Amino acid sequence: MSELPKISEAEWQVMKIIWQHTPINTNEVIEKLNTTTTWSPKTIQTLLARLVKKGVITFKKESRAFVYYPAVNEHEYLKQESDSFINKFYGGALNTMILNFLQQEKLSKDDIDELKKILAEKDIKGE
Amino acid sequence: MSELPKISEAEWQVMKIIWQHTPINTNEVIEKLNTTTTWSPKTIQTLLARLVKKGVITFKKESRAFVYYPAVNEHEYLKQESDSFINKFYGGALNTMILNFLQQEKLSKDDIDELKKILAEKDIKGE
DNA sequence: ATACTTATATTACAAACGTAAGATTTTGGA
DNA sequence: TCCAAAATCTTACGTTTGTAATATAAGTAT
Repeated sequence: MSELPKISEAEWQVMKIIWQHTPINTNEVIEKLNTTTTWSPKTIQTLLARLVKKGVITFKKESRAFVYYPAVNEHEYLKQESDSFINKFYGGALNTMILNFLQQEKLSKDDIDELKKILAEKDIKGE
Repeated sequence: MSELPKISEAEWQVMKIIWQHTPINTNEVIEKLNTTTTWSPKTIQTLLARLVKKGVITFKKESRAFVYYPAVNEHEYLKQESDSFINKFYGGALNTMILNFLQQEKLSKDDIDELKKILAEKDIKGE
């Protein structure tokens, strides 16, 4: 339950790939990221190295190449980040955030309908 | 409608004070932040200067002292930060986030009820 | 065995950030 | 008017981040 190391914006992109596709080697990570970023392979290798150093991924040598594994849990990370985000920007209240979204016209009719459905279902299960 | 400059973690703390208490002078900012941080007055002055440089606050000389005003809208900023947060962690979908929160039992019955009310009201106004 | 290819390791470098200290300019009071 | 206090302005310095380039080591094909 100790503190999870901070993962930067760019590093997070890499983490997502690793969580999704582990075990995955350097070239595969590079390949996946090529569809969503314009980063050079060198940059991606740097990011991988930094994630290893931060202790959030590990690797095994597969002959010459490295194969990576996450060392931290994605959901745990999401929870921590979400909590700290909502705290920082909305004083800890998710509802305040949603209100702001509604006021800023960030939600479509469909979004709202879906949200209602989600909440309604929760209600049933919540009983 | 152009891009709002990035406000760092520490700077955001200062912005919150300014939004809440504008017009407010340096010493008052320092005083308020003393209750929530351990930053030295010098640090806070640096942060204020950076915010001015970024163009997110302005100031007027009130005799010897500076009095600050926000130059950007808080709600707009919240929206930008929220967008980038949701993008980074939830693939851009607020509903995914809320689902996650529900699954993590992060929302109380009251929260949910309030949310429903918020959504229902929006519906009416949305017409 | 040796050169070529390809992976990893080392080094780089500027901008942003956290966190101030020191220098300088005002100004209110003696 | 001159000084001490207070405010702003200038400078600092280590870390993190984005974004790689260069150097080295290790398989691979000949």
